[in-house]
Amino acid sequence: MEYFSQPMSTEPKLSFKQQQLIVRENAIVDATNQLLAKKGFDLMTMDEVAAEVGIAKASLYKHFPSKEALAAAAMIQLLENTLAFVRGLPADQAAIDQLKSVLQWALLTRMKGGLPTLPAENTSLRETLLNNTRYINRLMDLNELMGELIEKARAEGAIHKDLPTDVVLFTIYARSCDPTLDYLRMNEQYNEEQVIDFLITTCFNGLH
Amino acid sequence: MEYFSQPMSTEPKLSFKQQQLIVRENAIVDATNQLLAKKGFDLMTMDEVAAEVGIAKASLYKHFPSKEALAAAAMIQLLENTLAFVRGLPADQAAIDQLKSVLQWALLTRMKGGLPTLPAENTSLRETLLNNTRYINRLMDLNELMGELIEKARAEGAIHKDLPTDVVLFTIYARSCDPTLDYLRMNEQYNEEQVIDFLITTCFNGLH
DNA sequence: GTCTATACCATGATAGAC
DNA sequence: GTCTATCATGGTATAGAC
Repeated sequence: MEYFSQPMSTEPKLSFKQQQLIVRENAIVDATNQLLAKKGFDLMTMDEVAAEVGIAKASLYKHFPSKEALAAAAMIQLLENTLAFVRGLPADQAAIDQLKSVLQWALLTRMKGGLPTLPAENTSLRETLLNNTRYINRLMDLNELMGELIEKARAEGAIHKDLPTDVVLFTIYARSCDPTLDYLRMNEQYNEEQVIDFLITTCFNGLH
Repeated sequence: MEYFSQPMSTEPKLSFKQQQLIVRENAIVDATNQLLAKKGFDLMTMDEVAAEVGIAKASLYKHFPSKEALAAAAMIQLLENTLAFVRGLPADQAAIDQLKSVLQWALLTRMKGGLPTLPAENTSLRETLLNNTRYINRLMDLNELMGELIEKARAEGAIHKDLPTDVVLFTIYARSCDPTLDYLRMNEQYNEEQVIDFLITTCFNGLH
């Protein structure tokens, strides 16, 4: 199954053991992503991850050498999912609508419990991520793609010319982990769609 | 000195010991506020607070029964400072400009290292705060004052009529702990004034 | 009320059997 | 590679002398 789903692989022949290992590691990363989104890096414990996956804590350390490395793997997976979404956007759409789609997708993902709020923390995780070339490469790819969209949207008159590209970029990123979403959800006065609409509207009106 | 600065007190006569105690507790709360802003509740340790104040850790527990209670005291002080600022706003100013002043003040305070980023965490601190009547009362006072300003600004045409008051309120609150500030500061491409201007502009344009 | 010293516990990480 | 059992660290909170 893994074989047929990856026909482009140069080494398609994976033993049953290897396949099992991949499945297990995916399960670990998924559980990590959920817990990371729910509690953040510091409050997430390795015991919880192990319990969620259903394995012993020591087994985690056979797959990932440290808590930071595990979280980094989860963050990389998240980045790759984001990249896949951005690359799959319809090219004939207006750039500003593509940007809105990205934010909408991020907010929906977060509501489903799959997007860790990563502020600019001074934690050990940050250092690990900055030293991870794979993470940095993915991040630079994403920044480049988003930067192109932003400049196209500005050329189309949808973004104010006085706002630098990086300011717009950071603003959109920050909106994806905006605590306003949690506040409004706690209120229970608006449904999920309305909450997302409020966030997208106030964000992009502010950039226009 | 404490005596003369509080002439309205019903029990003005404070012994030297009592004055000293107040000064000490203020120092503790100030140090807590700084560390809270710098590292957040979870990463802040009681050892650090004690070291910053210059007393033994055990002495902290003579003043505050727990880490949560200490943080709550700091949060209350912050709320009271905010209330004092809002109450001191020039009443003849347009409501929208008063709101902008509040956000500007909050962002300046945060840049000086005095405003803890308090997301809607699932931590023990949240429960403590919700059970603290003094905190809750101050928070309700602030919400009411800000709510009045928002409705006045809407009546004056500065805020979009389709945006509910609580959505506007949460959006402004969220902007005061926006990670965009940290990102742009790390860039070092813009000075502090420019960064604050970007945040205020994009925020209130989005609400218009 | 402040100090030194310590109890107690949660958690990240590891050893060693299977 | 997975498990049980354990270590080491660091952090909250407290005891007891002064």
